[in-house]
Amino acid sequence: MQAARDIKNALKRTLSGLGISEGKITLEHPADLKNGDYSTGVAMQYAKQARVAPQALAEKIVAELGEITGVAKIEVAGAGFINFYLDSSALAKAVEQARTEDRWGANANLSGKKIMVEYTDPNPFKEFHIGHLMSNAIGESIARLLQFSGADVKRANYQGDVGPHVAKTIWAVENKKVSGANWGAAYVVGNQAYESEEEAKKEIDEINTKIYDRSDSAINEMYDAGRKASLAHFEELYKILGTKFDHYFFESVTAPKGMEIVRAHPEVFEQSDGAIVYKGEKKGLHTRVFVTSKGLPTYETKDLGLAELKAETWPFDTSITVTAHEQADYFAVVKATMEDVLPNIAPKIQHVSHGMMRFAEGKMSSRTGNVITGESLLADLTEAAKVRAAESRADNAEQLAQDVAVAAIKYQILKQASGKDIIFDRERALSLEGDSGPYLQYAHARAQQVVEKAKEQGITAMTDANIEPNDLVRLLHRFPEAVEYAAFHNEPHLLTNYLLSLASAFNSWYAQVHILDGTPEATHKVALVDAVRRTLKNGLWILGIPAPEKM
RNA sequence: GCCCUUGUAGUUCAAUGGAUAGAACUGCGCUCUUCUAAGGCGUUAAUGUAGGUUCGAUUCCUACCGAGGGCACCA
Repeated sequence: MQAARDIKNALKRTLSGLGISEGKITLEHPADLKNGDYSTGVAMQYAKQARVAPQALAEKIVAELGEITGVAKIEVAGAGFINFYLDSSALAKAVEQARTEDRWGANANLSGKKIMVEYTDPNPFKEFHIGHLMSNAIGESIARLLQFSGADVKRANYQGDVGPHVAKTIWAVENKKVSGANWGAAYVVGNQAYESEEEAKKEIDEINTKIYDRSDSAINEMYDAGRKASLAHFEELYKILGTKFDHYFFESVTAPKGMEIVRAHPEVFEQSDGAIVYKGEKKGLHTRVFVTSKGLPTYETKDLGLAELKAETWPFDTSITVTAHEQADYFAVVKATMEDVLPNIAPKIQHVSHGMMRFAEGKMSSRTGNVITGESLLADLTEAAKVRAAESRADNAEQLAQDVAVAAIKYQILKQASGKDIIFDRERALSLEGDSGPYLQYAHARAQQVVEKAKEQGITAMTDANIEPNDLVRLLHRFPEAVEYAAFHNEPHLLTNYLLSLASAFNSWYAQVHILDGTPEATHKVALVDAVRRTLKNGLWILGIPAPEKM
C-alpha cells in the first residue's frame, strides 16, 4: 500500500513537471497479473492535452519518474499503459506481514469513528425467513468490514413487537385457528381473515389497540409469552450465523417515543383524512402517513423514535440501516422528515439497501405463507453437507456440516453486488462445489493442514526475497487494498471476488507444486502457504463465514 | 402515470471508464502408489435495441424494449 502511495506521488510530480495540469490520477490493479502490480492510464488520458502520442507520452513519463521505492520495473504497454512491477522484497514483506500479523489486511481509515449497524430486523410473531438471512449476512459483513477499517462498531437489531402483524397473529391463536406456536401459519390465517372478513378485521383492530395500551390481561399474557419464545428462537439462529448484537430495539419502545416527536412538531406534519402525514412532495418525494386515523403510530413514526433512541443509547457518528431495496423510497421520506424534526441526527443516518431473495416464479411473501424459513434452509444445507463431513477428517462432523451450510448460504448472498435480487435456487444453494463458500473453506483448511504438517516436520517458515515472486504472492499483496475497497463501498462482494481469485490461485499452485519436498525452498513455500492461510482466515472472518481447520 | 433498481455465455454471477469481457454450474475428455479430488487441467459459449460523450464504454448520458420494487393509514 505504501508503494501505491509512492507511485501516485511520483506520477503527480512527473505530470506537473511536464506541464500537465493535474487532474485525477487513477492507479489500478491490472486484471491480468502479467501487466504488473499497478497500472495507470494517465498517458492516454493526457496525451491530447500534451499534444503527444499516448505511447510517446508514456515513455516520457517513465523517463522522468526515476526510482520508486519498492518498484522493480516500470514498463509501457498496450495503447499507452504504464505498468509497475513491485520488487521481490516489497512483495516478500507483504508475505511476512500476512504470516505474522493477526490483523493482516486491516486499516485505520475509520479509526475513532463510532458506527452503529442495524440489520436482520425479524419480527417476533413472524417467521425468520431467508430475506432475514440475507439482511443478516450483508449486515454482519458490513459491520466486520468497518471493524477491519478501525471503526468502533455496535450491532443493532430492531424488531417489530407491536403492530397489525402481531394483532393478526394473536387473533388467529386466540380463536384457535392455529395450534401451538406456529407464528408463520398464524400470521397467514390472521392476514387472510383481516382482508376477507369484516368481523375479523374489527376484532384484529381492537386487539391491535389493546396490545399498544396493554389494557387486556388475557391478551397481555398471550403476547408476553409469544414474544419471549419468538425472541429466544431468533437467538439460536444468531448463534449459528455468528452474529452477536449489542443493542436490541423494539417498536413497543420506539412507538411512544416517535409519537412524542410527531406531536412536538405540528409545523412539520399535516392533517389529512384524519391521519397525520408528512408531505414528501416538497422535497421531491411522496406523502407518507405517520399516525393513522385511529391514532396509532405507523412504522414511519416508530423510525423517528428509533433514530432518537439509538442516539441516546450510544452517541454514534454514523448509523447504518441495512434493509431490502423495497424500503428504499420509504426510507428516503423518513430521512427527509428527520431533517426537519431531528436535524442533529439526520445527517448521520445512512441506508444501505440490498436486493431481495426471490423465487424464479415470483416474490415470496410472509403474508401468504409463500416463504422459506431461515432454519429450514440451514437444516437442508446441513443435511446435504453431512455426507461429506462424515468422510472428512474433521473432529466434529456435525459442527463441520453446520459450518459448511452457513458458508454456502452466506457466500451465495455475499458473492453478488448488493443492488440485485437473488434468485433463490434450491438446487444451486445445496451445491457445495465450485464458486461457493465451501470452496474458500476448503482452500483454507488445506493451507492450515500443510502449515501444521510443516510444524511436525520441524520446518520453519521463512520468506526468501531472492526467489522470484509468483502470481500467488502478487495476489496476496492486494488483500489490504481489497479490504479497503470493499469497505469504502460497503460492498462485501468486492472482497468475496478477491478471496475467490486468491483461493483459486492457491488451489492451482497447490496442484502443481510439492510444498514439503525436503528442499531448502520448502521454508519459503511454507511461509507462502501460511500467508495464504491467514489471508483466507481473515477474509472469511470479514464475510462472517466460519473457517474450519480441517475438512 | 411518476420514482428507484436492474438487463452480460444455455443457467447463476464477476469485471475500479482501460489491455484478449472473467468464474461457476451444465456437457464432453483427462487427473489421487506427492502435503486433502469439497481439488486441478483442457474444451464450446455472452454485453437487450438505437443514438451520444470519450484516446478508449459492459460501465457515463438520452430514448426505446424487458424484469423487479415503491407510490396514504402494512412492515
